[in-house]
Amino acid sequence: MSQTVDRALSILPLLAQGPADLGQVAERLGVHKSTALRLLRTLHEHGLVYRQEDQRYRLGARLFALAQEAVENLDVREIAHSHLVALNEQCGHTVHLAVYEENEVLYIDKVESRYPVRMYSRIGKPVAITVAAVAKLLLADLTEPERRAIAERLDYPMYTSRSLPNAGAFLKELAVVREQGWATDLGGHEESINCIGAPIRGADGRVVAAMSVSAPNVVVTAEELLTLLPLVRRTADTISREYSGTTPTKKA
Amino acid sequence: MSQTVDRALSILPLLAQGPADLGQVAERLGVHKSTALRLLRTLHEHGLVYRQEDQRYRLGARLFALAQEAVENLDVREIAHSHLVALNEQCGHTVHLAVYEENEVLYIDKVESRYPVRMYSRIGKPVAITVAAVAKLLLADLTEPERRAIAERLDYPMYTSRSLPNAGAFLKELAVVREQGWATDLGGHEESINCIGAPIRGADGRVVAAMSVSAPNVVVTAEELLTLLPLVRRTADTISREYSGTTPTKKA
DNA sequence: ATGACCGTTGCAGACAATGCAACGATCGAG
DNA sequence: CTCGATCGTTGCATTGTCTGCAACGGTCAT
Repeated sequence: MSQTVDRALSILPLLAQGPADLGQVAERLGVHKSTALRLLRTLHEHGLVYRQEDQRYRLGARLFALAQEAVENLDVREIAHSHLVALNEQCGHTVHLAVYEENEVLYIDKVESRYPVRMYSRIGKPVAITVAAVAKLLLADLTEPERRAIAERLDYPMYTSRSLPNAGAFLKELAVVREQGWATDLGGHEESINCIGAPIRGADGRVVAAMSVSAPNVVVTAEELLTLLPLVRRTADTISREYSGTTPTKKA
Repeated sequence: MSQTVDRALSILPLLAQGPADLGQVAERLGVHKSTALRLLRTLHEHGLVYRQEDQRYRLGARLFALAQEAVENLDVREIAHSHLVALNEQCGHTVHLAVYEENEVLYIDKVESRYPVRMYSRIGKPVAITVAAVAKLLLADLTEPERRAIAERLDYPMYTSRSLPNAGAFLKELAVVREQGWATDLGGHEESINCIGAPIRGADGRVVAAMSVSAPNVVVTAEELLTLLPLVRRTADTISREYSGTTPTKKA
């Protein structure tokens, strides 16, 4: 909609791949060097890009700070956090909280497993949308046409032999999840890791977030993990109630 | 330099304080509603802002992803991480890694304490620059005029009675740190927490990052913590060597 | 010492961003 | 149920700002 801003913002993902000098930026944007320079300068003034000693540009510090503040302003996260910690203390496994936003599911909070074997994940990292328990929960709540549209747009990478292979299987799984009110990922993302998850709902009943407990096979079997389901669902329901209780849009 | 981009980017910190609707954004930017709308739309297309159901705007998901990629592209971080983990396994305390960038010091990695008592900090969060051990290390390496300029520009909040109170004391401390090659923060940020830190240097000897070990009084006294100094310095030196060994700018 | 390369600046032209005004939708009150 | 108000949205003419060009200066390698 706005050409100048559009160009400027296109620089960010470009630099996310690695540092680049002025010429490279100009070339990849398809604009004159002087234009790229002015855009970079503006980004620089706002701290979004940083100029390292070799004069090349890199993503800047304020980006972290912004992402930081953004995540701290998510009220679901704030409300949920203490419950996630409590759950972690009871079961000892890794606990995740995730939300859906614009065709992406991403983790917004995480409490690390107390076992030495940990799974790799990171707040802010997009979730493997076709297999993760939290992703199934969040997508299952969308309207039928939305689910269809998204399911057809997705790729279905076969992380393991148990990954959902195509849109049909995915939609079927979503229907199951929608019906039963909880979800699993049994080795669909990484062979040796299982997850169980439950939805967090707002006052209107819509799913606003999803949480999950993940544990590797070597610690507990899938069957053992499933015995935690009541606990997980209870925690999710508690968070839902507390979230619904607060005025939906509180802050000024 | 570029008015349009400047305005657009000004929206981000504004939204970082909390969600806002179109009118509020326009007002705080000092532009017409239609202008604000178009800027927001462009930001939206790039995923930097998100429109929640109540139509208000919030910082968006891509911001996390960008910050994520940015932090992963810092080669110091990549090289240091395994060493930080190893150090944590030896001493059990919280280990931080920080860099200096444009008048800010910020944590770029962290390994949590294995003790139940943890200090609050977060990757991406700006560091208390006038007291933190890592901040002293990073600033101590700047040239004398740079140090002076920064020292005078800073605020000196008295977090505790042992916080450095003014530019004079700060510069003096930096001189000490610069001389001895390591730094401490003994209760200068939080009364009950002590830190010791050491610098990580590039091939040219300049400080590129700093690391620290933090522990609350209740776990170890300051004196006990200081006995870890050789270990911390050795770890920092190991990382420095490894960092200098790799070609400084490797990636494409 | 010389040439090539890269970042930087001033300038005039052109295009894109701006503000205005009118429209439409949503919500609340009477 | 109707009316009014509020807020987001769109088309348009004007203006201003962004763009590309060309020339300059610095740095590095030959």
